[in-house]
Amino acid sequence: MNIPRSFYQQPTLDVARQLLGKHLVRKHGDGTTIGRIVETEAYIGPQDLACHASKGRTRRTEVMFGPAGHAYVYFIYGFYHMLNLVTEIVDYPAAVLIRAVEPLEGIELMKGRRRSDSLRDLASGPGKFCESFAIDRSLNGADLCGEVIYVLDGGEPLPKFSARPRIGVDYAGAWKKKPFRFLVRGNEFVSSP
DNA sequence: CAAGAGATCATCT
DNA sequence: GATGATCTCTTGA
Repeated sequence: MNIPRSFYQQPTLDVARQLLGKHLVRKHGDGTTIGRIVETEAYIGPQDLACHASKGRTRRTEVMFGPAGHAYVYFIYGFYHMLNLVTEIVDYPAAVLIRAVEPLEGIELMKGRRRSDSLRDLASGPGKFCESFAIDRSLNGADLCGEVIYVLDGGEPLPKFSARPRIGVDYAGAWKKKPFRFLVRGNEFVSSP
């Protein structure tokens, strides 16, 4: 049920695609929240200029250089957290950003945290998703093969999806056009079509 | 609706 | 001292 570490050790683009449709579980003292992953982005390694680790190994990117199947969480723009799932082998820095989920369980909890009643506004973007799921830097480095945050494989078929350029990476030169953003086709909970 | 500005802070030079 | 894997609100048509 809980996805094994070997899943995350695969090539990052494969992981990003195969995560679509799977369920992400976050357990917290206030309760459990679960969402169906509908949008991801791949940051595929040191040569990828959109990947934080392309600028070298630093305190912030350290987790991406570690073993697959751990959470890389960082704080951005003074407001928002982003959740990534570390992929590939040790010393190869790559990860998948979770950009949007479809709320499944713990919806009242999400509404309270987001201070919003709109189902579609709860997790349709990486910052919103982290707020709904109470994800912050205390989860940086957390093991995804643990009890606190993990992905379930319920054996669902891979949904039909589209590939698009990644969002917010204008600085990445030739890499900004690469279609490394994946989203479930026709799903209303993605961040943008 | 589309476009723009502003909010605000950890991280790295 | 600059900047960013964002979001929300405001403006104007």
